[in-house]
Amino acid sequence: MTLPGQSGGNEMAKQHSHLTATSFVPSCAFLTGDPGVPQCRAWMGVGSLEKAPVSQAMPHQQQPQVRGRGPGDQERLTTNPAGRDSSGDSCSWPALSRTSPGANVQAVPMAAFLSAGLGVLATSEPYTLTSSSWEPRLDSPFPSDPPTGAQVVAEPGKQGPKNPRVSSVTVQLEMKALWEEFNQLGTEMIVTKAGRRMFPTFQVKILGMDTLADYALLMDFVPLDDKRYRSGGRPGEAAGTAGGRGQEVDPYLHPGVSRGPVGTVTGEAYPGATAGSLTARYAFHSSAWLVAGRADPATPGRVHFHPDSPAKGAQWMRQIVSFDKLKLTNNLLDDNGHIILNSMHRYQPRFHVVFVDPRKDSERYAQENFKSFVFKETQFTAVTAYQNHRITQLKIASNPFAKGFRESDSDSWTVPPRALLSIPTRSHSGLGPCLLKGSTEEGTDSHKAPVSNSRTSARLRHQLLAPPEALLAPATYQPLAYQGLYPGASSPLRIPRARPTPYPLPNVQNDRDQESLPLPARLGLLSPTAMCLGTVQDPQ
Amino acid sequence: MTLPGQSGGNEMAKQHSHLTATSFVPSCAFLTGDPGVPQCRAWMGVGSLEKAPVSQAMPHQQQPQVRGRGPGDQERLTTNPAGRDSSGDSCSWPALSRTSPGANVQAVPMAAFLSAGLGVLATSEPYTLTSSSWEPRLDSPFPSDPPTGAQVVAEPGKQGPKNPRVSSVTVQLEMKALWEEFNQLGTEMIVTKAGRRMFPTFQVKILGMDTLADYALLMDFVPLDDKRYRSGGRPGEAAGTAGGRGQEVDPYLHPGVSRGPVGTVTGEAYPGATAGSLTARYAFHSSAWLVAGRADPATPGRVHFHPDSPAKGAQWMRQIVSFDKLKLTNNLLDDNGHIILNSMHRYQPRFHVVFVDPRKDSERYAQENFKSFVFKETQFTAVTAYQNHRITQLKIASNPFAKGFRESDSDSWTVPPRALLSIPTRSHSGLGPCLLKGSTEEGTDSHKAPVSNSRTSARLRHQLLAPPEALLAPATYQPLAYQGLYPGASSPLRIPRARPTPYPLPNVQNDRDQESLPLPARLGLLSPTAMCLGTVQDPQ
DNA sequence: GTCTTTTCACCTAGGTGAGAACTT
DNA sequence: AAGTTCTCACCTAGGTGAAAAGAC
Repeated sequence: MTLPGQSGGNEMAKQHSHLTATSFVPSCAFLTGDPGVPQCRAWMGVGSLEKAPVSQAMPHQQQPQVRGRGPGDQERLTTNPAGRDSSGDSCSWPALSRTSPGANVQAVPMAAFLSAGLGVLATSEPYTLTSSSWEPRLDSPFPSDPPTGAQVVAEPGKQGPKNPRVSSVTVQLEMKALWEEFNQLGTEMIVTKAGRRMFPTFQVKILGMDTLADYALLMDFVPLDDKRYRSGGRPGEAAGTAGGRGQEVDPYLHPGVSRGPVGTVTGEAYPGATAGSLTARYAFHSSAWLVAGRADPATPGRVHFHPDSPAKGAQWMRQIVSFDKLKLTNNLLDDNGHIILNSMHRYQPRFHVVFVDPRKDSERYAQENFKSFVFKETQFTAVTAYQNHRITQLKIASNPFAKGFRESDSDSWTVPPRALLSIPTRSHSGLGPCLLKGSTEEGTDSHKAPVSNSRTSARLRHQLLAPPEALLAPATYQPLAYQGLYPGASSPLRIPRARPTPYPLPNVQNDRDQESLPLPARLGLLSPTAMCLGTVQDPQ
Repeated sequence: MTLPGQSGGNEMAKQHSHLTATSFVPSCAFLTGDPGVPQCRAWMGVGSLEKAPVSQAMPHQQQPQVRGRGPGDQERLTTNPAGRDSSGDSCSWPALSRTSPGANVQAVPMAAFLSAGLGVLATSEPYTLTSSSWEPRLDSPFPSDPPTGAQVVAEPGKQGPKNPRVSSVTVQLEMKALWEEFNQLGTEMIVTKAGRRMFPTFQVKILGMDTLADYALLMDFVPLDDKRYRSGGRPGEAAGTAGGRGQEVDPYLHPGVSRGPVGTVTGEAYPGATAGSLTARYAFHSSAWLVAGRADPATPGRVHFHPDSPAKGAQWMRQIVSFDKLKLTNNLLDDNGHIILNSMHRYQPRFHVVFVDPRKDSERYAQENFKSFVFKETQFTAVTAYQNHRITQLKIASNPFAKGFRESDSDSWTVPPRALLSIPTRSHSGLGPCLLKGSTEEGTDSHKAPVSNSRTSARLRHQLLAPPEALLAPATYQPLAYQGLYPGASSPLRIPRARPTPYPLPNVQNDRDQESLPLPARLGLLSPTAMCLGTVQDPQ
């Protein structure tokens, strides 16, 4: 967040814009980890997130100054975001600070449900792999669990009695096929100081909610183990001596490495990496993650509330819920409310549905008012730079924002959804239109070579550096039939779109959920954005 | 909204994205115009907004099909926006459909406060100019009222008894100086089928709210008169015969006109338009708006709720409230919840603060639970194309998104905030960083000619068409000292930023408003985006 | 003729991985 | 040497007015 930037003030503005785009943590709740022992504590937001007294070791101090930008820094106060940033909703409560970067909301009572509920969940093993826990140097970095079993490793049932309003809730992971594809390679998620979005984005479809009840949706991340990893050192090969090793794949293609064959911009620059015969699994096996020791001190535990929380069940169920505002950071002093993770550590995202109990003594029912869901296929390793370049390529292939790094001139890419890397039709975090655009924009020439296009991308042509092998490798992945998984995917416009906010489908029939409109009613108002009213009253 | 688009599907995606980015009207309320006669009526949203039975003539039918895209159109259902669109919050109630393009929320009871309250307001004359009503062919199109008097022509006091929660509320128009500058020229706002944002954006600073109470903020637009206008026909000059008329100014510079002096890309191409000696008032006077007859049938009356409604008073007061999601359209069949206006008609925006009464029978108190504010300087004429090219130039000069049309190479522009057209330091709708960026990015060479830079912009160079005179004219405007009005404006980073959502300033002291956190508390949760919780529980 | 619609270049805003520079 | 930080080109997404085309 505090990048000095080449152009000082400008960078500051940018960075604060960014700040705004994401959420800030106005308050913090911690817990003893002991169910039923809600330890509410009010404390501050800006710049002091890290000092939350957690039951475990906290490696940082209060009111830490991050490169001169501590709390009270006037720049922060004045460079508040505006404009589009406004639209960048964040993860705080709407009523508190929807787009709250530097939320000054504090003194928020700890959530009983969290101290008890999540605490319980945390000590249980919902995120433990059903098949086998991930172990470094396994044949497969992350055993691809059978699609069925991996579906929803939701609350093991030992979460105690549940309120029917949450017990009946079921959740479906969106982009499951893509997640699995990543998981097979060993998903990596970039963490940066400023915060980086996840890709794939965690998106779910929700069923079984009480349409009239209020729910809050949130996510958190728990370590998968107590280990720290390191990039399994390219066996028998040092950076700079790339190429020619045949069997070897270059799993951790570092910047410097790609420099060797400058000018070799067409395929096969890296014989060993073309990997036409190497499966992703094998490729990864040749060089893997190594245990570097015990885990670093735990990062400040944080949860990310979906920005639309709380909302009615009807709203949540109306469309896919996307956590595309969630960002990961490795900055222990982060004051933007991002999820703080240790690089080179493995994590399991968790999803929680919380019923907003209207009762006064709702804390007492905290335990029974939430339900948690864990999808094993969403596990990942936090990294500051990609270690497995197959992950890199899959990201490039499936993330619309990385389009600039794709090899094909976009025409071969955008046509058949399953061309090349088995591009998911809806890979992005709610970026529905992206791939759609591609497929329609230049989709008519679908006869282009669907695989191993040796043409270099604009970027590659410009730099004459990037190894094309990476772009050829994808063919070896087991291309999941996304179209099959998502019927109608070939017709982009038919793809149900994800939404970060629980907005309704534009086209639903009239009386589908007239139930879900209490707020406006209570307001003595209506819910609409705009409503009709006796038009016009000439200015007398 | 229904542009056929050159690349079919792609355009569809785009347009739906856009759809998403803005709000949709899930429900509609209408009123008899009779205070105290709440006529609640539930009706549907998508594609049927227009059929709201308004007390006045409605020129359209129910369930109209807009170019094949009527309700039930499957494309709409499937092309729901996602990804970034998600961030595009709209103006519906959070609990209902925050980003609700095709909100299928319906059957929303009419707001009593609106039927009574706004109805009353509508028939009163808060928006009647204190000085003098705008009349076509006046010496000044829009008499520039004294800054003091124009400040807040808020509720005349005859709105009846008010709840102290709203009676104590005061509102301050942001960017007042810019609004006044536009108002002096006769503000014009573009309306398009797809919906166009307002510029300047309506932004207010709110004071006097009960920090713990819930408020909804909304806007609506009322006609300033019952007339339809037409572009006062360039006296003695027809399009195509531009230039050389000395005294004449080209108030409605049409596309064709600017073509004459092709190749003349430096200043003084249009002698009469350089207007070094012409004041804005004079310039406009030479050619003005003419009454074309009585107003067209009233458009469906709509109101735009601030997307963050409802929220606590503390939240609203924390930062500037920006209505940058509000869009104006001339499409009577609009189903995106945009404000529908008649082109070539004049309007007065109104701002309403509504206390969300928790009482069950809140409808009974509707009248006393709202307060309205009217700022005369925000009046405007709805147009499909700018008629007064001074307005065009002022928009270009002050709207960051129109930067591409500026003459200077951005260096002279971005340095002193008051250079050239007296650029407001915070002109944009929450686009704070924009100008900030400019001023910091290339702000070091502040010695550049601050006025009448004859260099053509990138665009001008490319097209060799745009008449530079327009860009020189600005010097004749009374440049308002924005820096003076906004202390510290010269230091971009110090400018209080506007926010579309009531998020808090990043840097406020700890216990400033611990009051404003009822929702989470009620939730049995906390309000934060992220909070601390006992980190880590190794997978058993 | 006047107004409206559509397309387009040019912006803002911000999400990507690459690659170099930096840190330890 | 390995991991982290930072800058950058290249994207997506969408807000501008200009200009041409269309409508009445």
